[in-house]
Amino acid sequence: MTAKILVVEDESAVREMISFVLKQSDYDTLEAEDAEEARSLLADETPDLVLMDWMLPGISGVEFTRELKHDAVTRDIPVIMLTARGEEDDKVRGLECGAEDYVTKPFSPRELTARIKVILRRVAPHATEEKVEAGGLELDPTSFRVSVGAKEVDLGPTEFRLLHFFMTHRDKVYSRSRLLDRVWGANVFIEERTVDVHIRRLRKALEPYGVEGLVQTVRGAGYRFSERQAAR
Amino acid sequence: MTAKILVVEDESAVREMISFVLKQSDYDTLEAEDAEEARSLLADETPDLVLMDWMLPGISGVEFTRELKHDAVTRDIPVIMLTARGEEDDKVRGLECGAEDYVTKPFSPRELTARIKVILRRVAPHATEEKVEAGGLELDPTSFRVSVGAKEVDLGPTEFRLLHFFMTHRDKVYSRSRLLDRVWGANVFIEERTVDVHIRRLRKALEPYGVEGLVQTVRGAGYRFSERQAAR
DNA sequence: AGGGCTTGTCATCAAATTGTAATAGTGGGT
DNA sequence: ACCCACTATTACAATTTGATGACAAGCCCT
Repeated sequence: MTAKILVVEDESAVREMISFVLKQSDYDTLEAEDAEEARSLLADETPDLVLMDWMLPGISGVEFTRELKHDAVTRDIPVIMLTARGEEDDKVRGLECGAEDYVTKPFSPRELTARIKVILRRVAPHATEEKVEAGGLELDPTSFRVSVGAKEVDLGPTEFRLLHFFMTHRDKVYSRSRLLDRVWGANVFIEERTVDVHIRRLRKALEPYGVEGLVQTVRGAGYRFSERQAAR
Repeated sequence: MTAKILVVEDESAVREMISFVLKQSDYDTLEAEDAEEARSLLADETPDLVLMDWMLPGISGVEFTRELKHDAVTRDIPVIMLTARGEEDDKVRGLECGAEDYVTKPFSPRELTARIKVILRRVAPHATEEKVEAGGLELDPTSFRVSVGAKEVDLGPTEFRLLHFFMTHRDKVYSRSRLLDRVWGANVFIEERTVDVHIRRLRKALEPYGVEGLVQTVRGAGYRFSERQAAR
């Protein structure tokens, strides 16, 4: 279970865009197009954070935030305000109403997730994620453990993330550059060849457990995780 | 083969957002903040599609698109214009300058990728991620696998690309020079005879699987991929 | 500060791939 | 049957690409 984020934004295109970014960054999302819809969602669900558009039809984002901050049930949910550029003077008012941060539209995915991360780390202790199983391997993101049957596999952090990514994206070839993006994080300045080394480390770590051939090389293209043995 | 998309947009936040969405949707991206940067990228790379902001500093997106459409090298690269809302009247002008489509900002990831998919399928079917099937062969660009029934075929990178191209462009004869352009990439200086060799390698690789006669020679014209047996 | 890990980078080795040239083979027209 | 243009096939050397082991810098914990 990852952190759940409620997106309150009236423009559907923008809402979907935000939701998309959050989902790719492993957050669960809830969407509402106005305060009313948001209220009804909040009746059954408790998000870990709210992204609130400044301008909303009916009750404005500011007022709604104030409302949330008055209710004992929702008071502790952090709110990030989304403001359009030019409304920046209003940021003071935004924070006054109780929001923990604000982000100016348009924003880059990096910016958005960075803010969210900071706030979540401060407020919500990290949530759990689903176990994955493939090719005799079992990986538990919560406890950072990988096992083959009863035996536990010893992996470094990077190898763990790499394996996790592979196990959740099977049968598909990823180029080194894409792996760097997805496993190391976008905009990192790392040699592509470094990926080879971590692949090697991962393979080496798995070797003693008789689960070989899962991490496959596709010459000229990249690497692939698959239970099917590769031709060759 | 994943398609490569060039994003020309001056606002970095928007550019990153678009690029992020595209990458998550398994496209490769190139980014340029103005026409000049785009030009220099186009000097050594050939994207499969261009996303062009309407407003650009210096040369506008419209003018730049027109420029691309005048150059024989870039003429065939499809362009999608990004227009801000309210500039919609301009869409006619946008299409007039040679763009194949336009998308209004703000847009949802779904909308953007849908448009791209439609255009790519039309213009560059081999740049899509879709599985292809023909003549008993099955090729999956995603996992880089080719199989006949349950048996997997082992192909080198070039043979894979060649086969992929053929399977997505059936029943049509391509001259060696055209194949070089489409499969090896424009502006490569390679002997035409080299194509023969790769055709040979491809045929040889397929031979053991009883799927012969798919890659056909058309004397004096080039090669063709077809399920129908050649006359002879 | 020191020890144990982890991580990114390199240098080197092995293997696969690729372009070219040389040679053999084909088909079709005369 | 013969020739010519065009294609097939083979061999090969250069180049690319991936695997691997070693290493030093950075971290964290004590």
